Amino acid sequence: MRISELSSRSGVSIATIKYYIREGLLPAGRPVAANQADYDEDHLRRLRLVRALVAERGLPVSTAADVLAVLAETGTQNGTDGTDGTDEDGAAGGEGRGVHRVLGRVFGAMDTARDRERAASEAGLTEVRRLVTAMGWRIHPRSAAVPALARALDALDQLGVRIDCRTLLPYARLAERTAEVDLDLLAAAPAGSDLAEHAVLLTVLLDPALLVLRRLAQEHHSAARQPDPT
Amino acid sequence: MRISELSSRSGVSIATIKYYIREGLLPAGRPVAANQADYDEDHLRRLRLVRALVAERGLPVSTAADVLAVLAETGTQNGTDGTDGTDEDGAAGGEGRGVHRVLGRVFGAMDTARDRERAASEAGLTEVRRLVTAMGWRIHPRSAAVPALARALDALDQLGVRIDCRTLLPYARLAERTAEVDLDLLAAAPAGSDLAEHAVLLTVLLDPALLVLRRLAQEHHSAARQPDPT
DNA sequence: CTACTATTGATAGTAGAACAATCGAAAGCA
DNA sequence: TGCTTTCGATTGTTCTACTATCAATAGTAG
Repeated sequence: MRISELSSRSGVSIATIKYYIREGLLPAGRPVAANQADYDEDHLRRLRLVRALVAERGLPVSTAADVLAVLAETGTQNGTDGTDGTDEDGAAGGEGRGVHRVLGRVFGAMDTARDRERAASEAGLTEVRRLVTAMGWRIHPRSAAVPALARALDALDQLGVRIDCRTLLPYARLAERTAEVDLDLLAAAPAGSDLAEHAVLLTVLLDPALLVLRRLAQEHHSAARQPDPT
Repeated sequence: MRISELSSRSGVSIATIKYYIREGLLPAGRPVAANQADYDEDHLRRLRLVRALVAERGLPVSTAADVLAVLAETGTQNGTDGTDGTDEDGAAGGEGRGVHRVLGRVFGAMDTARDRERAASEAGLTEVRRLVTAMGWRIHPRSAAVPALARALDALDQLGVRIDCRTLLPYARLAERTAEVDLDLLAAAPAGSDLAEHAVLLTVLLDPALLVLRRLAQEHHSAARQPDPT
C-alpha cells in the first residue's frame, strides 16, 4: 500500500509517519520507484504499536525507538509445532529464555537518560536490596529497576515519609502475584504471534491500566471506610 | 529566609523558583519591602513536594499546579486530640470524609487535558463497568478512572490483545488488596501532618515504585520459570 | 556617603520534543 | 498533457520547562 493508505488506515498523518521513519521507529517502505515506496500490513501493525507506546503509554519517542530496536533484532516467534499456547511449563525451552532476555533488555531501554542522571542514595539502595533478599528474588545485580525504586523511596523520604523494606513487603508480595498473572497471560499467547512483542504489550501497556485499577480500588475502599452519611 | 537560601536548601535555582511562583505551584513570599520577600519552612516543604511531583513522578507542571491547588484549599490536619495515628476505625469522622473527597478531586486533577480529549470505545466502557460490578466496587459514576481504563483496553485491543473483564479480575483483586495496604499506611500517618497531602504522597509518588516492584517480580519469575541453563 | 551585592516583578530568550509544512524532482493516473 | 501523489530533505511551528536579563530598589561593608 502507499503511504496515504497507511496514513488513513492508522489515523496517523503522513508527516508524522515520515517523522517516525526518520527517527527509526518505523522501517522505511520498500522503494519501488524514486518517488514511491510500498508498505505492508507489518508496517501498519508496527505503526499502531508505536502509537500505543507514544500516545497511550506516553513514552518519549526516543525511548520508544530503543524499545522497538530491541524487539526488531529478535525473532521470537511462538512455535506452531502442535502445542498450542496453553502449555504452562517450560516446553518452549530456548524460546522462553529468549523472551526473558528480551524483557530484561526492554526494561533497560525504558528508563530514560533523565532517570539515570540522578543517583539514588546509598540508604535507599540498601533498603531495596534488603527487600529483594527478603522476597527471595533473584535479580540481575545491575538491573535498572533497583536504583529506580531507591530513588522513589528517596523522594518520599525527603518529604518526611519514611518507607522501609518492612513497609514495602506487603506491596512486594502483591507485585509478585501480579507478575504471576502477567506470566500466565503471556503463556496463553496465541501461536504464531511474536512472543517478545506480546510480552512488551502486556507489561508496558498494562502499566497505566493497573494504576487505574488501584485508583478505583482506593476510591471504593476510601468510601467504604468512611461511610457516606447521606 | 530569603530566596537565595530557599534555593540553596532545596537545590532548585532561583529562576526556577520564580517560575513556579508565576505558575501558581508555590505561593509568593511575604513581601517585606519592594525588593524583598520572606520565605519560611512551609515554602521549603512545598517546594520539595513540587519537585517530587514534577521531577520524580514526571507530572506536567500545569497538572501539578492543579493537584496542589486542590491540596491548598483544604486544611485537613490530622487531629492531635490524644488518639495517635494508629487507630484504624473511623474515629476521625468528618476529617476522614474530607480526605476521601480530596483524593477524588486530586485524581480528577491528575488526568490531563490530553487524556480527556480521546474518547473511549463503548465496548471498553462496558467491559470496565462489568468489572466494577463484579468486584462490587462503589465508584462515582463520573470518575475519570473509568474511561482511562477503557482507553488502555482499547489500545491493547487495537494490537490484537483482547482483555475482557474476566481476564482483568485477578488484577482487580490484587489492586483491591494494594489499596487496603495504602489505606492502612495512611491511617498510620503521624499526628499533626496534613492528611490530604500524605494521601497524595502515598498514592501519587508510590505509583512508579509499585510499577518497579512489578518489574522486579517479573524479572524474578521469568527467570524462575525458564531456569538458567548455566 | 559610596560601592557593591541581593532581590523584586516583568519580560524576553532558549533548548528540546513532537510534529507539520513546504519544496523540487520524479512518477502515476486520466 | 495536465493533475495528483509521493519521495527525501529541509525548514517551520507549537508547547513545555526553564533560564537570562533588566531597571528599580533595598540592604550592607567600608
